[in-house]
Amino acid sequence: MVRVRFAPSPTGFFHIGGARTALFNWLYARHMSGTFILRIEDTDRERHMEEATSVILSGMRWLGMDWDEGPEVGGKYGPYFQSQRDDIYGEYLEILRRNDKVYEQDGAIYFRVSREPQLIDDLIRGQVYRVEEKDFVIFRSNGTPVFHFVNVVDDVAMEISHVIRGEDHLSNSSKHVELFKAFGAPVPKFAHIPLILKTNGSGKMSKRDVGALVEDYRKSRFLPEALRNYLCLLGWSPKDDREIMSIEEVIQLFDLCDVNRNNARFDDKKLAYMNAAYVKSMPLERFLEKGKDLLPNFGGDEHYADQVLTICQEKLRSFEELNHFVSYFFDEEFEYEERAWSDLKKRDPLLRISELLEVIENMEDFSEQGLEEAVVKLAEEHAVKTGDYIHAVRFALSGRTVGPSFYKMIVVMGRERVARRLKRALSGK
RNA sequence: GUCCCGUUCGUCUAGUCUGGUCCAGGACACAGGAUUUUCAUUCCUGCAACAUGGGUUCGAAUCCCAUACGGGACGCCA
Repeated sequence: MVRVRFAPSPTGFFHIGGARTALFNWLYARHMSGTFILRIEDTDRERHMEEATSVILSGMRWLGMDWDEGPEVGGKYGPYFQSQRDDIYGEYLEILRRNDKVYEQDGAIYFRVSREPQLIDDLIRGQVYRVEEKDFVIFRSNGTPVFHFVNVVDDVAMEISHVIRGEDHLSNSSKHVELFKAFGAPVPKFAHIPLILKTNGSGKMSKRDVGALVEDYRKSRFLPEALRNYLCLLGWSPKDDREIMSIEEVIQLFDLCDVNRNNARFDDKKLAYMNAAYVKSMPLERFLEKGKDLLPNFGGDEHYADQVLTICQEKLRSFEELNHFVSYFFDEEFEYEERAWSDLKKRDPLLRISELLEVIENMEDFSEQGLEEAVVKLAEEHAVKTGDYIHAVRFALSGRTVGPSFYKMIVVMGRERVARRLKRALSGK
């Protein structure tokens, strides 16, 4: 029976590297129909913060990772906060005392290491041997247990079968194997996954790096499934050319032996590309729902907002830019981009606007197709390009040169609003 | 410094275990082009890598060794 755990320390942040570690644990548990446990390693009480845990819990949920045992869901191996497991740590310390594996020095309790090579049986790296040279502290002089001790005790007590964690822990594993043996407990399989390196510069990604926190992506309106998909592919691949994958597909294919051994550099451009792919392909209904959540002033006209969003989905790369992308649909006081105007004004824009305005006001077939035909006809009559009408009129209607399909935009805005804006442009600019 | 892990296009990776099908495939990025409504989208094309040196072999990206480089760990942090 596979039992894996993600064991973060509540620091107030949810690091992208931690999220990937959690994800690989979760994927492996789901792939093997095992149990995924969330355990909060809050032994360092000086740094512990109340809300710090909820940052992790909500980040996990946002990314779509559920846990079978842990905070808020419970489980028969609890409690799942290390700060509440003192009795258990005391019992395990007694085991070591009885077997004469520990001694006291300067008020701290040290564990005696064997100085024999320890086998770290790693599903990703193979069989790694390492000698632990020095005895190490397992209880501080203030009486609190340290990471190495509680981590192993809980893995034993919670019957963890596979320890999946970052490669930065590989050197710690010789300490941990010594402890497992000292408790007379079976040593779990290990899987040390590669680290995520900074986008620029050297070293692993740290909390201070731009884009290092899951919260950052959430605030920037990334789609969680896009970030999750990208993270899956950092150190793992389905071995064919698939990249955009449903989580069900990934669960089905994921295995620890297919995880890479070398570290990966985080590439925000590829993440942005994936996010755009998810935005464009998400079901319209969900797109509309999410879009309206992010539009502060669509004025209560839900039908109009739906239509605006519908024609914008194919052009949008991220929800972060949504408001800027569509604001002029709802706001009559939109700004004109001066730079765009200077390019336009050489091509008689006011003349084009007035010509198309006249047609729009009088046309019978006010539809995409009708408009397109009208513009083509006008362009032929005046021996200019259709683009001359489109550029000038789009600018008059939106103040921009970028936007959704021109004809769709006019239909959605409606004849009345379009005429009003065009007249205003003719009298103003 | 000591110990551990790693090294395929700028980046993420496939191929390495089971050597020949790889003058190395895909994606992002970048550059050009086509469609379109300028931008964007979409499509096409291009650019670009087996760290180096030895060895084993008829044959090595794939196996072995060394070197170099990168990463990590060496806390009464986790």
